[in-house]
Amino acid sequence: MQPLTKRQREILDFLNEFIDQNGYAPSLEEIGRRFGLSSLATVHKHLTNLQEKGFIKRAWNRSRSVELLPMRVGTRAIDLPLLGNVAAGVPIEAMVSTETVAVPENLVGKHETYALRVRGDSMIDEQIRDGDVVIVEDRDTANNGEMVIALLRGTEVTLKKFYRDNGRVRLQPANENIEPLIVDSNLVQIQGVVVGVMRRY
Amino acid sequence: MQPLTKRQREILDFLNEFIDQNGYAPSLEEIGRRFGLSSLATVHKHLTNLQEKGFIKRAWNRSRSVELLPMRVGTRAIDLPLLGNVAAGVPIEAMVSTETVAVPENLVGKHETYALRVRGDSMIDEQIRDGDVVIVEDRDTANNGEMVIALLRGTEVTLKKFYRDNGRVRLQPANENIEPLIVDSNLVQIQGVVVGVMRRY
DNA sequence: TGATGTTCGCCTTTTGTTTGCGTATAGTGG
DNA sequence: CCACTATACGCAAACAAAAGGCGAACATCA
Repeated sequence: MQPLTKRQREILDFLNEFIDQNGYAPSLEEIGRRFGLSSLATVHKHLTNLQEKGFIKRAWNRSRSVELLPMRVGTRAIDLPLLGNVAAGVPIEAMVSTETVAVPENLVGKHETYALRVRGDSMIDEQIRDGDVVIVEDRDTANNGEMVIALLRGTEVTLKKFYRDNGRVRLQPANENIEPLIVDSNLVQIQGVVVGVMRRY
Repeated sequence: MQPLTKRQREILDFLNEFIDQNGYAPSLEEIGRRFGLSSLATVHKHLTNLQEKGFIKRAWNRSRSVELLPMRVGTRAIDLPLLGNVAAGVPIEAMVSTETVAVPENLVGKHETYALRVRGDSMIDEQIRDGDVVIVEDRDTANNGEMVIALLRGTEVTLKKFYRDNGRVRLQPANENIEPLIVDSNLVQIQGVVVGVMRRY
């Protein structure tokens, strides 16, 4: 990205502030007024320069059409479907809206992947709290210690840590107030393995 | 998503408020009345523009059929510089390599933003564990309860929750084994505010 | 039939674009 | 060092198109 002159930097900062504050871009006249410029041509040229340097985008001859381009170059993100909520002990609650979550590429596994929002604090000791989004890789097997989405007896869905104990399966909640669950292998079906967590403040 | 003009923004805001309040969309006449417009054609044109810019959806010739489209917040990801490690009590360890972390756009604030890797378990009670990556917005002020990167006496850098106690500042670690720190405001300098957390398994 | 949405022609205001002209500043080759 | 050039920065005026507005006629749905 090319460097800016002092004036260009000032104008870019103003655009940023204005759009952030009003929800729409300033007109040329408003920009000019802010900087004491009496000619729109001056403003126009500044915007053209900013555009050529890759800081803004404009639609031709459209009112208030300047858009700020993010100055950090992005890698790709992937939109994962937010399939529903999950809490220990209750079935996954299907979502009405087809919401999606943007997830950085490096968090997504090689298999099919989707996202779930965590409800409740059953995994609090694993530093997963209510409201967090977990990224789940769609697999039907898991290794010891991995965090899994497990289906019990065909009805009950839980988020727990997975351990194989000679022939049986132990599902360990990460909350000391909740008892671990030990069942026969054929009663538990792995739906997916948690590969990532995201939280937003 | 294309930018809006002032009028379009006003109307969109009104639609938002109306639908939120009544559960159904306003009629053209109601919109017009709200803005003192005597011609429905004007309102109609506005809605058409909003539709073309991708903010609303309409069923053809249906009463009160405007729907707000969720504005898709960034399917893009942004590469943030991973500036270093941070732990309670020790200075930020500068990274040699210019490593970056891909972060979904909607987790990035409007200000300058960067990422730090958390070392140690000082924030364990806030569900942030060793190895997690925190997304930090570069600000020099914080609100009560926000998690901040704070610089103490110009040397020591910590990750703690921030509280203002009449003239003094309390930095609260989220680990019951670590004591809170209460100091004069002028001894502590906010470096940034944590806006997100990411973990990878 | 009444409420509501759509379309048309026409107008004014707002806004962006372009051209022409001028100054200051920084770098370049002679 | 000087002329030469490129670029940033500025002004004014003319122009063009979009945005915003009107009223009336028309279409559609319930």
